Amino acid sequence: MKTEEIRQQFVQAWGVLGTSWGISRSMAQVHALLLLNKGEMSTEEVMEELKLSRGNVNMVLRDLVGWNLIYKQTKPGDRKEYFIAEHDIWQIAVRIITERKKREIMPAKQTVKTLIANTADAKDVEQLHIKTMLSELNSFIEQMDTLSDLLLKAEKNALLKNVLKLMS
Amino acid sequence: MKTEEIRQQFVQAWGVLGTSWGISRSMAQVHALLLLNKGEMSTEEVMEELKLSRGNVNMVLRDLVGWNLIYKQTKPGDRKEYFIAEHDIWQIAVRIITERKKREIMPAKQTVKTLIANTADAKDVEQLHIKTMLSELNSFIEQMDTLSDLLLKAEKNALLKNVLKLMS
DNA sequence: ATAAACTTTCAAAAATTCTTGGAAGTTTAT
DNA sequence: ATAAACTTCCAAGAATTTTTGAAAGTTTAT
Repeated sequence: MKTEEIRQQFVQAWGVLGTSWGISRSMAQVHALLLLNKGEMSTEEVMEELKLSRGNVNMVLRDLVGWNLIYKQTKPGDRKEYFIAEHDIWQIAVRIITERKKREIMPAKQTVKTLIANTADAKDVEQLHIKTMLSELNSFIEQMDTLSDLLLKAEKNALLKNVLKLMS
Repeated sequence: MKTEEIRQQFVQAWGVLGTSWGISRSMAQVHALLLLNKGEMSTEEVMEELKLSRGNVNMVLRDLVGWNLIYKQTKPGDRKEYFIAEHDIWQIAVRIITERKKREIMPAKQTVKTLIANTADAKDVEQLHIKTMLSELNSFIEQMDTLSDLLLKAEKNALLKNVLKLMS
């Protein structure tokens, strides 16, 4: 199979997957493209290869830099900005887990905390049930939070080996 | 604070959170409402309380039943269908992890597998790099897959206690 | 067989999210 | 100070996802 075909396939497929991960199609595509490229690319090159608008590519590259999934680079004697992907898969995982924690866990934590404060003085049966649910929800969220922290702290190779040993 | 207020607050807040979890606002709201209710509710009651259309509530309840997050119930001498939530937080977690695995991990696994097959005969440097990335991606996905299976198998209390002990 | 009580379907409307493309803003070189 | 080379912003348009509501479909009782 031709390199160009494979690259195209991967980028398209990754774009589709991205959408079921809550990542916009173009962000996933751009990330995939940079992942496949050992070297760096300019905005221009990304636009060209993926047929996306300048604004979109600019925004998406900015987001990816924000997620620490790609880095900005400059070349001496060239004032364009170039972008290169983080290629270490474990690092990529760390960045994604960090983002998901920020987007999914922290807000839930905050919400439940507030609601718990509001049920502090529960009296009737119904309120007590709500209080129970909230407190269980809270402890579950805490567990997920702890788990994601552990994943983040765990060493690349140690992680699964250990978890496996422990639980199997 | 009044029960009604708290309930309303929770339902609304959960709806908002849901959207950043890839769950539609109304699905999250309906689930929240049933979670707060110790007993069962009819479609009608849900519609009334959340001001959602019949079709929407019907569809969302069907999905929630599909996720095993709520159960259908019948009452003797009444032909309406009633719905009651699974209240065990660990069970809820199991169901959600199962769904996410289905939606996020399995398709990625499949995609990467196909792409790897297409790069089997890689020759030049570029293709070899692509091959490397794919194989790392693959092993990462496998790890996540294993991890989610472990989470699913782990006993409610054993889980985090053990992981914590191991990794801290 | 019919009507009443419910449930499901589905096409259209609404809401949300993503993308575009041109205008405005920056930075650098001269 | 100006022009060239880039980057960023943002309002409008496109695409996607969610929700509605009314009509069609089922089931049960009589």
